[in-house]
Amino acid sequence: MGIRDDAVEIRARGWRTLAALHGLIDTELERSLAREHGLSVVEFTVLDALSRQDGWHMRMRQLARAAALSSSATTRLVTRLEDRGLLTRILCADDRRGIYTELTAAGEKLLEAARPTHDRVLEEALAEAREIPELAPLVTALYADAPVA
Amino acid sequence: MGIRDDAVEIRARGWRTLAALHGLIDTELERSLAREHGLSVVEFTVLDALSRQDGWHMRMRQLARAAALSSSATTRLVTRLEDRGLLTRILCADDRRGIYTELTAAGEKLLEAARPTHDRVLEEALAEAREIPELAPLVTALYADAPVA
DNA sequence: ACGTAGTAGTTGCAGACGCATCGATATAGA
DNA sequence: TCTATATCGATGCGTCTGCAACTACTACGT
Repeated sequence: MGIRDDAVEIRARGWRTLAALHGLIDTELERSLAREHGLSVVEFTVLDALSRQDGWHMRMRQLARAAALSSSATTRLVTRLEDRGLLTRILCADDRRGIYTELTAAGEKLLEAARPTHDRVLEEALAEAREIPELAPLVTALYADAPVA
Repeated sequence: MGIRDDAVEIRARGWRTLAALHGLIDTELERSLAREHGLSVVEFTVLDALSRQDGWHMRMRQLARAAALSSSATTRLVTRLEDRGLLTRILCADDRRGIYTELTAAGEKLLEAARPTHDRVLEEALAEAREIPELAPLVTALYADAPVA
């Protein structure tokens, strides 16, 4: 025991806090987005990531990174969203292995409809987390990390 | 747009950062724990939560909260670990609906064997995250939240 | 005592995930 | 040029998950 073990314990505690906060937010978002818009959190995340590229497209692998998903899961996720007409696959000419994905008008529309739900639930979840002593400091840190407007 | 929208955007950005960091750590832990000890992250989390109760037991619902899992997933998770002889179910007398779970000797042994892997990978993942500009501040905040020794 | 909620845990079911593998394309070296 | 290696995305397979429905039990109001 000593300084070395303290560091290990601090990391473990931090990770537990992070996981707990993530789980809380993720669960509530999952329920609300599913109920109100038929979207899962990863699906929303992908649509949101695409929209933030603003007119540009993303490759499957970038999408996988953005959503912290395996490439196989990404394939199927994109297929699901494509089947629903929310995005399109575009073969790219310069690298014929690559596949770009792009939001459709319907995709943008659904995303904009879901965003208020997302933002509201996120706010509620963070407020709820702030009431839990173990999570409160991390919530505060989350706000503080943003550039001061 | 204005102050109100800024708050929304700050929250969204914070959540994306949190999710990204969680995904990074979770993925690496998952791979290492599975490969070296045949444990998933939630399984490790449950064993760890039980051990930190130190001789005491936890009810299914507490376990579900600790692991951010649904009660059905918890049932099956406990069944898996019980089948492997890592913990035991104990019917409790005062509330006959309740079921306590308790680590077995084998469970404690596996947990102690897995802990070094867990701690090492966690340290590596955090170090890796620190190299990513978007994640670095949150990593720092994670350490700062701990009580100063 | 009794019926009504409310809570704890389990199970059927359908959906989503990761790993390993594979075909197709790109890149580098002899 | 031709082969070796690496990368990109898709697919088979087994596993895990949440929701909804169910049983068993407790607690409350009359």
